Amino acid sequence: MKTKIEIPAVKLYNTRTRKKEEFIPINPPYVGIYVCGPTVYSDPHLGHARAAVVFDVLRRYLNHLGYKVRFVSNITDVGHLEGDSDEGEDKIQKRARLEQLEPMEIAQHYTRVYNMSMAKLNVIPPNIQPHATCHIPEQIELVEKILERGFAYVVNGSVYFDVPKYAKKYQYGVLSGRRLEELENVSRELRGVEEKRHPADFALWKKAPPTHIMKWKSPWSVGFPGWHLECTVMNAKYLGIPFDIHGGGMDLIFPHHECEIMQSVAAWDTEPVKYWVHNNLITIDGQKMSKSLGNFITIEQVFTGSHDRLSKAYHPMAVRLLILQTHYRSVIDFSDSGLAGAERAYKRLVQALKKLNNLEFVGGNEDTSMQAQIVEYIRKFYEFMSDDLNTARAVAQLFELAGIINKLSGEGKFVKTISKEVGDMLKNHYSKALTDILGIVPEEEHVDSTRLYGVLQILISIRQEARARKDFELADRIRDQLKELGIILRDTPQGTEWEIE
RNA sequence: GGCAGCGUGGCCGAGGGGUUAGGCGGGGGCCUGCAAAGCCCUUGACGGCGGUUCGAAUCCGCCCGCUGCCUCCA
Repeated sequence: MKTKIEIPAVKLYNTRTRKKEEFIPINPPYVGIYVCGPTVYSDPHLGHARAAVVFDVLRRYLNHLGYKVRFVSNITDVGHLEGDSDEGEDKIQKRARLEQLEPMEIAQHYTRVYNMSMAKLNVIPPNIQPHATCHIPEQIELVEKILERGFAYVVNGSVYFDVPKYAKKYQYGVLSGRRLEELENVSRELRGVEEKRHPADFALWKKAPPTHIMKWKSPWSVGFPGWHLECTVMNAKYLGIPFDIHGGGMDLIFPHHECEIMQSVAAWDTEPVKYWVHNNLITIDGQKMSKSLGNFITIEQVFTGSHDRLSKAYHPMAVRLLILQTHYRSVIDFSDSGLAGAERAYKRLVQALKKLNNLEFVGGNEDTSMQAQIVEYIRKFYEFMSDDLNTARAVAQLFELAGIINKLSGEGKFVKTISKEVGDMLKNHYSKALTDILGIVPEEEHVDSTRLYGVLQILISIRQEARARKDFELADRIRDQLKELGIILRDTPQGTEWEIE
């Protein structure tokens, strides 16, 4: 029985080339990943959860394969315009005025909420989580550099990127496939459009109106940085140019990531990124979920069940599994029943893990075809993970393994049908695949104290005695009342199991 | 209007010229004092019309329906 798993080369779909490509790091074994983080002016929603989970799994997988990953994900705490505001008011500033708080207080609050939600989803924190407002000098420097190289112009204290000039020397729209002529017909109603020479030009620095609170000194005006600048600055600073993987939602391809490329090329004559990876969006009733449409569900609402569309509170791992049961480049149409299904499925996977940990593989009466299946499902797990991070297919292999584990546990603690070698392999890979790579972890089952744990053991043994003398009234009362407290008892041939809900 | 993409069984979702995706749910059986969990069996799908092919859910064309980007967004 061959128990060595060969892991195929990782392939990723590169938006830049519109093809799946073999992943070859620029400086192996080091890998730099930058993922566009949240704008911290409101509660994070399911869309944030998706991007975070997808790139968390990519990072975990590359780590698992032995790469040394530096994962950078920013906090945008300044500089994005409010879409429905005709004044072009800064999002965070607007929110601050409404709530009578300092802008930084808002940003700090929502940064904390975001990080807490990510922790519940078991997303590993970034190695570096840089804030836009902490990199104003670097952003000013970059604007100067682009001005020096002649790809920007100053108007009334604001600086704009000169797209037509850029397009003469370099190719425009390499990421989005957009053509410059097509953008000329697009009408803009945003303020400041009259300052731009071309509709496709975009701001590198904006002069702040007198009422604006968040503003900094610059050579051109007291103002604030343009909307695409921070990412260029921070990925160059922490990962170097070029770096390996830049991730984010598909809605960022144009204009945000296109502008990042132009800024980087204009400043250093170098495209910043080798592999552009984009996750698809989450829809609700077939419509995109977004802040501006107001149809979003926040992550916390899912965890507490406090939303009209939710019938109950869901376990964070149900959200994580729901996301991973879909390929990252497909749309997820969100539903309550989908979450409910994912939660059941999650329990199935972790129950199998618990059972597996209690089994001992002794061999002696090996079922060779089942052993071959185990090895094959494990092999396929890695094959699908390497094939453009196909977590949907990879998870399907784990369900197959869970079925086998359940079957094996019917043999009792000592399993003869599987050799020690294959059994250990199963233990090792099932657990790693589920918890380390996919990040799906069992519920923490700590009982508050060793005393309570002892009390629980006493109740279970009293109930066993009651069952033995067929006092089912007492046995059921103990089980029902514990259930009300969220402790579930399950009688199995191996004894009574308990689980905290 | 331009660009990109999607339409798969009751629901969610992979796949992508012939060979079981998987999950949730439904039905039947086993186990069990009951319950839960689990096991076995089972149901059933590729938007429509043409074409290519020995063979199409998969390729091509047209049609219908839906979505995203083109304005902040994950």
